[in-house]
Amino acid sequence: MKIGELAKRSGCSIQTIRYYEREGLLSSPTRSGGNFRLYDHHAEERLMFIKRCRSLDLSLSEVRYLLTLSQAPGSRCGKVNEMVDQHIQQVEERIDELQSLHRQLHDLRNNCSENRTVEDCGIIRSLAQKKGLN
Amino acid sequence: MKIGELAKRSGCSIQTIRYYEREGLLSSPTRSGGNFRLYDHHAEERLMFIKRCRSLDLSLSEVRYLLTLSQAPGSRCGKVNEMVDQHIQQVEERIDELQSLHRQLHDLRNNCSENRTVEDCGIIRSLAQKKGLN
DNA sequence: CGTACACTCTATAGTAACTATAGAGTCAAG
DNA sequence: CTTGACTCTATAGTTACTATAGAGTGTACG
Repeated sequence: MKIGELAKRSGCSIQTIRYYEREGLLSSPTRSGGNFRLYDHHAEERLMFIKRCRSLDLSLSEVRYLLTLSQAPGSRCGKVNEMVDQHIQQVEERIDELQSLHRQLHDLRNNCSENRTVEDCGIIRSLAQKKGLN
Repeated sequence: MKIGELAKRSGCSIQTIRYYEREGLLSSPTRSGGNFRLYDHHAEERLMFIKRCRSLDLSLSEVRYLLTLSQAPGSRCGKVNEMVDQHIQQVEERIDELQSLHRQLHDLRNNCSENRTVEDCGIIRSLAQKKGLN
């Protein structure tokens, strides 16, 4: 199949597929007489692997690593577990950060409930003050 | 004061300060005979305003907008409230996304607890499967 | 006076993971 | 033989910085 069909089937954009190829995540496919990329089922599976990893927010270099590992028969998967554990921790940290941010934004929002002039707006005032919130 | 001192006092890097100037968030300061930037207290306050906004994850264009508004005397602050409300909603959505991601990563991690070979690793298998988790 | 050193200047490139565009070529149907 | 849908490469843009090169400034010390 040509790149357009692969894009439709996978839900990735054509540019993204070409980008993954440039980045070495997908190998260069065979080409038609007119220099069009031709993909097989195997390429589609690999692309879907990448897509699932991306939907879990793994970085492309993490994905590259997983692809390499999964194609080295007999290698141990301890590193895979480590990577996932580390990733889980990062997500937890980010959630904590965002929750703190959420509280701060709420506090900020409580400083102005009406449509005042900016001179009187508690939000602008808080942002302008040396020791606003916290 | 020169840019180095402003950087130290504000906690922003020198490059960041120059970047904010290029982006029009800070106005061009006066220059010394040797072409060094010279800042006053006013510039420092403006920089701190930007910094506080950034710590709340407001984008630079949102900050630019707030700065413009806060310097237009008599203008109404309804837009400020709107912006903050919208921002709060975005943060809430991102938290939800991350929590769902967190559950998925935990499920994934449960597929492999040992140091197996990658052929047997449940994590790799899940990622390779058409309908792995969800 | 010279020089070493800390500081500053501009311009440019790199980061992550794409997205968008221009300008050209391919291919099938009418 | 031309129209239209598709594809190709190469390049620039996105966000908010960060890092670098190569040059100039300013001051303290010998």
